Amino acid sequence: MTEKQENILKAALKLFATQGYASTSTNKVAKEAGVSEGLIFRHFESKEGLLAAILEMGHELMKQKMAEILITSDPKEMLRKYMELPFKIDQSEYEMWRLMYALKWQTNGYDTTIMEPMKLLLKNAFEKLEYENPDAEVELLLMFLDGAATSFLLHEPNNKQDILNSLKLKYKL
Amino acid sequence: MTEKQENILKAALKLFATQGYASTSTNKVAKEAGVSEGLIFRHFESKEGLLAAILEMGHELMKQKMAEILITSDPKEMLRKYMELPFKIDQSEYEMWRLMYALKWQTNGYDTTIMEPMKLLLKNAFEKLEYENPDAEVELLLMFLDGAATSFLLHEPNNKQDILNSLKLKYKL
Amino acid sequence: MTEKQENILKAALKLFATQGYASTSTNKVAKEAGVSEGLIFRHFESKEGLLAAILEMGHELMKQKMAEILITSDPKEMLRKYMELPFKIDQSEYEMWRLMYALKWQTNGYDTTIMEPMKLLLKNAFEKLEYENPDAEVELLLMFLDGAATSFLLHEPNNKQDILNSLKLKYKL
Amino acid sequence: MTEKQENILKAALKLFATQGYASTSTNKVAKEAGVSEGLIFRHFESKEGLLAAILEMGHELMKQKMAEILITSDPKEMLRKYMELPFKIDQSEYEMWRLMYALKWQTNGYDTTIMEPMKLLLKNAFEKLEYENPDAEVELLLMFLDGAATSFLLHEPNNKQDILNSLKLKYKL
DNA sequence: GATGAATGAGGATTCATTCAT
DNA sequence: GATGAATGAATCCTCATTCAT
Repeated sequence: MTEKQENILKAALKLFATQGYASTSTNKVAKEAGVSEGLIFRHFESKEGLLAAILEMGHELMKQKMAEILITSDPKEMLRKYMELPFKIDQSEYEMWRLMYALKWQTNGYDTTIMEPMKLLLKNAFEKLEYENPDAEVELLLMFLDGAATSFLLHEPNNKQDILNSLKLKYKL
Repeated sequence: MTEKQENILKAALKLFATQGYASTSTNKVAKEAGVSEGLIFRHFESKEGLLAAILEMGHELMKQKMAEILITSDPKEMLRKYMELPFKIDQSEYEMWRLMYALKWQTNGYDTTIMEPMKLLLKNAFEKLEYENPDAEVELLLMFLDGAATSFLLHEPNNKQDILNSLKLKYKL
Repeated sequence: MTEKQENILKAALKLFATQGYASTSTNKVAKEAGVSEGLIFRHFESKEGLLAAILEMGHELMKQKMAEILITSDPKEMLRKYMELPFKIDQSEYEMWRLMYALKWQTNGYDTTIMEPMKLLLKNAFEKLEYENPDAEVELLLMFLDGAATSFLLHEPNNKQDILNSLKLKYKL
Repeated sequence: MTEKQENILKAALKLFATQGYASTSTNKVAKEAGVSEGLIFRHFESKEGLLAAILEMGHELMKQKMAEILITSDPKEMLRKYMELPFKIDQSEYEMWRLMYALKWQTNGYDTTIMEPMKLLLKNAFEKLEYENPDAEVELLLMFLDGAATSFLLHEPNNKQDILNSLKLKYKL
């Protein structure tokens, strides 16, 4: 991966995340990256190819986050770690998450299979904790966290810690 | 409002909701509406004007939903009603909600002020129920409902009822 | 001629004169005239028809100016009167002259035949005054006056009177 | 400057000069130049930018004409040279002059500052020749030359030489 | 690897004009 | 006489993509 290639990816991530994929022209990306427009196509074949390359990185990021949770065996500890995820999105990952969440609303934007293994682990945790309806609990938790991520990516409230505490209370953590 | 004007609004709502605002050309809208492209601009001035007209309807819808909750005085009853909102999105409103949620991710997409009165009411309800941190509780609930709406608008799970029950349990409703 | 018809003519004259015929849409004319766009076509058939109606008025104006000179028999007096024409363009005629001069540059913009009788009279005057080459003198004088009109219509200098005097001197008037 | 770029400039000059700027579509220019329409915008940014590029060349032409007069010190010689300008407009410059004169009638069409140095020189010449009102004489001469240029650009009379002689006589040249 | 010229299809928008009322 | 809805062609301009260098 050459330097210019990285510049293109960074520029595209930034612009796709802030202005949207459809509204970002390859021309804009090239200018932001300080690169000729043709080079984008040499490296990534098409605008879609460029997006795919970025999403590839995004999926790596997701897998890495999950891996950190996977190693936990204690169910309470696992839930706790999982809940904390959206509350500590790092500045450096911000654009990537924003892009991935925005793309959910695009047709073909979101690959649901990537979350399946995580769902299984969570279900297992809820079962160990003897929740009545583990499947529903998994869905509910995912919704909470999607809502939290959405909120933080869009307006960044000032009482994150309080919110996290309120959430943990509901799960007696 | 002539019939063709309504056709344009319907067609635009459908296409904006499913394909995205930026990816939907006015040409597509005109064809879907069975109308000349020029007519869109005569009635709505610009593509943005067309979107604004649709969102105006969306805000009406939101206000109406809130009004239904506003009349409730019992705090538990209010929370219950509020929570149920995303669980009973009607087929006829589906596209409108999808559009509004998708637009949140667009710059200038979302007007936060519209939720402020609702927040005040919820805070009051949590205070009456003697929750420790009402502000955080409001944010948390809003987040959850955003997550729920997102989930239902994007994949429509089959165990909605179980999820709602699990949620109510957490608030002892 | 109804009032609305006059409004249309006035509005069109103003806009054609200031913004150019091609750059003025019938929509703009209708708005300026406070009239529906369709009415323009009912009365004048087409945008070109509207222009023709205005130019008709312009030709009347020209003929009237010429008639004032025609009645003069003394050649010096005639030249003097003729020279003074562009120096005393009235505010009320300003737009009309501007339009007619601007249209010269448009293809088919200018009807040269309208000046022919005037040319004959001027030639006759120069002959009586025993100028060596009356034909050339006519052309020269017309150029002077076209140049003067152009100048006054475009920037209105402050020393008009001096300029007129200098001009008269050259013809010993 | 590539060959296609020059083709665009030539085509645009021709069409703008003959049909007018507003009435010439970029589509027509592209076809006349044998070029894709998009290329116009890649090279000149906008239709206005294309016009500006052409006018830039026009201003060069004007400056060059003036420079030829500037080197003359004898006042009579200078006036003579200046007067002859419109009488010897070269075929190759014809379109450019036509365009520049036509644009005077457009808003923002004409930059008057470009003539200021020339005016100063002419005033100086008239002063040396002890004309009574040099300022007025300058204006008068400019007007005449504008009128002459207009005439030659629009109908090209056949007795140019006679006209020039008549003019010189009036200035005792 | 990298550029910049070049393209053709499609973008939103404006235009003169028609027609039912 | 007068309106305003409606149209389809044309407007300027942008787009993703290709290609010679």
